[in-house]
Amino acid sequence: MGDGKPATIYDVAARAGVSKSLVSLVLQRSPRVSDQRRQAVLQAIQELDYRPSTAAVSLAGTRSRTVGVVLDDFRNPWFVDVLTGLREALQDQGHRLVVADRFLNTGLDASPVEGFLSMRVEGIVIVGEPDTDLAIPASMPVVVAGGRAALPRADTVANDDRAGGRMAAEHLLALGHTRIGFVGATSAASAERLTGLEAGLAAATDPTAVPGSAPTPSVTGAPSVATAAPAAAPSVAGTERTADTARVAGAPSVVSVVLRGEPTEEAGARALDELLDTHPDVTAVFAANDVMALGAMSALAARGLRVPEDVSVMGYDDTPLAATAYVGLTSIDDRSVEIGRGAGERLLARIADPTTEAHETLVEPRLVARRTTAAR
Amino acid sequence: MGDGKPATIYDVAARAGVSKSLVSLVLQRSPRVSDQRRQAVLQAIQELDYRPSTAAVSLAGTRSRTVGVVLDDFRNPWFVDVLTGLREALQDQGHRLVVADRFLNTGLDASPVEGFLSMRVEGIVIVGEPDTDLAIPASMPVVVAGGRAALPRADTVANDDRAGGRMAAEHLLALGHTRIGFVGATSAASAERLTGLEAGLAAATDPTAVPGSAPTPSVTGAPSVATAAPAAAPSVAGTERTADTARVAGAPSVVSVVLRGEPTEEAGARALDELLDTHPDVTAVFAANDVMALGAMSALAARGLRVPEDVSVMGYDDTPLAATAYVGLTSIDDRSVEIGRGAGERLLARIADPTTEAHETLVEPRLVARRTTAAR
DNA sequence: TTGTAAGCGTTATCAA
DNA sequence: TTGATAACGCTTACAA
Repeated sequence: MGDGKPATIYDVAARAGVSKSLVSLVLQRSPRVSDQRRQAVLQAIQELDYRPSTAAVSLAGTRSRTVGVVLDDFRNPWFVDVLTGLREALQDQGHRLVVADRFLNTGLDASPVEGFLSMRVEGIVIVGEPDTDLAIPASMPVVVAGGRAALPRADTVANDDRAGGRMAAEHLLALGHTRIGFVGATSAASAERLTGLEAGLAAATDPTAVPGSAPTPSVTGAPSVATAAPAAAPSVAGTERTADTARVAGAPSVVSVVLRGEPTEEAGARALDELLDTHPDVTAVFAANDVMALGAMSALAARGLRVPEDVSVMGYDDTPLAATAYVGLTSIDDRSVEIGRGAGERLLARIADPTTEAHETLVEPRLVARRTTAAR
Repeated sequence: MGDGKPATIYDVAARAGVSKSLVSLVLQRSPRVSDQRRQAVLQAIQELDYRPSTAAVSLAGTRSRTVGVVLDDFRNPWFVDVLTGLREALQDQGHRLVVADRFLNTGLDASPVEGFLSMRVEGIVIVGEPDTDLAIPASMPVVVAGGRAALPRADTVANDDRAGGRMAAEHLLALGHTRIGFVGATSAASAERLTGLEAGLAAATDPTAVPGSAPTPSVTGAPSVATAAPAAAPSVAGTERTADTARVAGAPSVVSVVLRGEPTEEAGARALDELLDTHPDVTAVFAANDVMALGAMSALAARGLRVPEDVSVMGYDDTPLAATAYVGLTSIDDRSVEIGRGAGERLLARIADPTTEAHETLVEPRLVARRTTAAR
């Protein structure tokens, strides 16, 4: 097919011997077009390799049929799955997805959101923790997928971190572990996961203490502080540790080391060292995420401790890293595809009726047992 | 800021007390505007939270100032770096980047390229191996970044896999290894890397055999078959092995196991087993990529062999996986940022002058030594 | 330096 | 069931 300037609707109309309006109707699959004309138009389209200009369509039309997806970082392993879910919910409804990370078009736009507003998207999905200064107009439908810090008038669909923490507790208890370490950082997710872990242990000790494993209905943004049995005297001075739950003799107990800062591999290693320095009898470690778990495993190896023979380790997020046979990390799958699908459906609802109240949805995670956890 | 319908250029013009053309001039940073008017316009823009509609801009304007980036898979770890390079080259020149993977808008468009054509992008970057049936009009500027299978009239910017293979050879030789195994799959990249490895060893044996380490100027798409000293009789029957270079007693030698299929972790493990079953005296393994290297490491661990004490292992691509402290894999960095930047610059040149001849650029890789390789 | 007016390629509203 | 014709929001000659 040769190719100078792209064909326009005029070219198609001329070739098919009809008016532009008729071509437009065919394009929109209107049933009020005679089969004869339709065929002629379709053929002309084919022959001219015609493609409607999205610019013209969204300028002239009433809707852009486009939604913008803001990723915090393309490096985030789970965004791919969220995207898959979003596609399932949105694409099939005829919406075009446009993806940008925080830096994609800086220089042209102040933020990805700026760019989306210029495109007149019909809605925006924020994947991950939203920047606080995103400046989205009140009238723009927004949903946060996978983040906890809810934006003012936005729906939220996120993993139930607390439930995940409980699952970790149940898994480790079932394997016979009673002295469990937690290794985390200062994020809401980390805090929730720890809370869940503690709740799970408490439930095992005193079945009446915690209702059950139903998803926690309310999720507050405030990081929850570890609450537990009589606190042991802080034994390590000058560290960044912020929480340390002591154990009651005999009962299952959790010792937590929560470092200030990002949940990196290096932080995981440091936290583990601190954990074992103060509590050498820990037999299982639950890390706030897979990357920290990896750090913990490095630190264990450095100490000559084997995983899982000497110490069991588990992470959170079920990243590709964890899934490799080489690492084989037991982890909690946060069901990112589900989160994406849920977010897409919520956005659709909000586009249809922007006045619907903000809604928070928690997606139940799932434990994936691999090689790094074993019976005690 | 309240917000009904987004403000238009008319609103701005009215509020500033000028004509729309004047506003347009200000938007385009024309110097032929009085400071007084400019201020008035700028202020009106501010107050109305005005944002030009990209649809209208690209409809009315002569150029869309947009380039489309086709990713083969969002999961590919190096695309992020390629994107960074592309940004550096394109964004700063005022081009908007639109990213899609192979499936992003299927259902609406037949392929991501379709979507880009509808948007009237000025150029397209294919990251990774291009689908053969992409159907891009001849007049559309295209460059392939990181892929080898050159499209008809497209520039290509890719890693110099052969040079990377040579670097691996030099690294392992320097560490005292002389019996080297290669673990690969059926891809052009894998073949080139093996060829480089062999060339590197040959150069060490007979310095006159290979010119040096300058980037190979010509890259053919055809997978090169291992060529070397007198071939040993294939010792393993019924396997998928396709190449097996024998060694000359005394001289450095390479034994290669190339499995048919994808270069997965599992393939890496299988290939390593086959390698050691037939050649137990290998002391170093070079894998076609990091994922296969990981598989090889798993298989080594299963055999009770330590890395790097018993066997050194290295990969290719320098993925985040390799960079974790836990894995610490020696790898070849393919300099994806450079590749992206180069691709962006080429695309710019081709947009400026579409008649320029197709050009192939090879980017010199870089070795990153970590824990998995050690002196013999 | 500023304004007027004619497109750009569609959709949408009316008539026919 | 079809066809004119007026938007849509902007750029771009061309005039003033």
